[in-house]
Amino acid sequence: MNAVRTRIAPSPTGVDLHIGNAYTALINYVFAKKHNGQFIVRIEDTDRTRFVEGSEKRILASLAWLGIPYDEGPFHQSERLDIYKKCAEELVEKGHAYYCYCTQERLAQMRKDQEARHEPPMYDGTCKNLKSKKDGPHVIRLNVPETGVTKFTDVIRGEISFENKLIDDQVILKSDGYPTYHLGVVVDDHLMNISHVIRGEEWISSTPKHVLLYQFFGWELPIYAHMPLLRNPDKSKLSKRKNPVWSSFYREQGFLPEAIVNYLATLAWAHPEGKEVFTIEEMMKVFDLTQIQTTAPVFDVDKLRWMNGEYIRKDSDLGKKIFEFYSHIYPISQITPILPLVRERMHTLAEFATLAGFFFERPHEFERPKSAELVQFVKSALTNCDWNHDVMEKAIRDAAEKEGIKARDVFMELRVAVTGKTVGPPLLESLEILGRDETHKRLSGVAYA
RNA sequence: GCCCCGUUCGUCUAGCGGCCCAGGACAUCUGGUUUUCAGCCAGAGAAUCGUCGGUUCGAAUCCGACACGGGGUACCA
Repeated sequence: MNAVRTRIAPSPTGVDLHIGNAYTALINYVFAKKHNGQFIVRIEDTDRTRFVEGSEKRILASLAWLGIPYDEGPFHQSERLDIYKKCAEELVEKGHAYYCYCTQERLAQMRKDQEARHEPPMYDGTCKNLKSKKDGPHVIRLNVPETGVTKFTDVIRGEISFENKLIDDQVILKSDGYPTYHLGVVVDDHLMNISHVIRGEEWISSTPKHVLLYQFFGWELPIYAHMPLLRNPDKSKLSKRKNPVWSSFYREQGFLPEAIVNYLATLAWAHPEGKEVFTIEEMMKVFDLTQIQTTAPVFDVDKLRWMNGEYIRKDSDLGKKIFEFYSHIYPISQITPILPLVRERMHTLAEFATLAGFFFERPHEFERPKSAELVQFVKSALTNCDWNHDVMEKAIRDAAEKEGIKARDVFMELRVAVTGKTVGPPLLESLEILGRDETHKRLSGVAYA
């Protein structure tokens, strides 16, 4: 196999790296690295109307956060306009493209009429046979042959073919001088020596246009692999209206990048040994592009949460991550002793606050009404005992037995009085960390200072 | 409408002609451990392999039709 070079080509039109793009980035990266190749990032910023300031910066930051580094880039299509123009013009000279002066209003009307007549919306060819160039705004359209078939082989789907007569004379260079995706992607993939185009399924329909472009230029076709699209639980294409789609959202929710990457890896692909939890390096060893499933998977946040819990439980640097996640509001020295009590209860970093918040702040409200008698009872049971959880437990159990009270009820009373909640980390171990003074203050109902 | 892609438990998947009256994971439920919740352990339910027809001694696996789902159909990517 020739040198493997893959790429992702995000457009800076959203708030951040779309999770679907993270998915294709992962596959492109892993595939390239498995074959000792390069992974490239190219920013396709050719749509000036949808351009979002700061989007690129966040996309790159998310890639870095996910642990998907690139070897070259980021390249920008907006800086390569002269190249596309030259290429488009070359096609015009060869007769494989033509100038079109139709206004957008006319085209819109044309499509409307076609729709009314139940015809497929396609360019009607008005400018196709214009003899001479005119002044004024124009675009360049691809001159698609009227007969024949254009086909290509997709590594994960096999041969796919389209009838030329159904392929539209796509605009390849816009009137503002920017290329459309179709021209840009073909020119750049060729110039950047991309060997494998691994992208989302939504591109299958436009691939014949790309294939035609390669043929017209006389360039060698890359190998195509169209990944299944990630879907919402209702099976539609993963979208921000129905699901959180930005990488930053998952970061803010306290998901670990390793868990996200691991989870994404299990979509449409399965570890040959049936493993569910594995690192990106392990994946590289056994990854096989041709084993990608063709069915579009549903993005299941529940399974992601489980995966995240797996990573949290074995994370040797969890305290630091919590410290950073909460922007240093909890001192690392106080986080560390709490860790063993909360680690296996957390699915996301964000759950640290709900589980351990009481260590840092006295409860303002209580999940169930307190019993003054029981609080008094447990308070005195703990008054003179060593501040060690085993000793405390024995003291409480002994006292409860003596009074004929159920220890269980006493523990719950104590828990609510000190933490405000009915569920949480192991009680007495927590109190040991909280300290005798603070515990007694809370049992005495000392107001928040 | 037209074109293209797809269809195995609720979800992610294993399976690539006999090992499958379909295996694993998440989720769900039950029991155990237990001061709560998790975690861990044990177990359960959950897929007539979209439907119908064909090929074959034999089909989830190959072929066809249909149904359903998705994507595309822009001077958006």
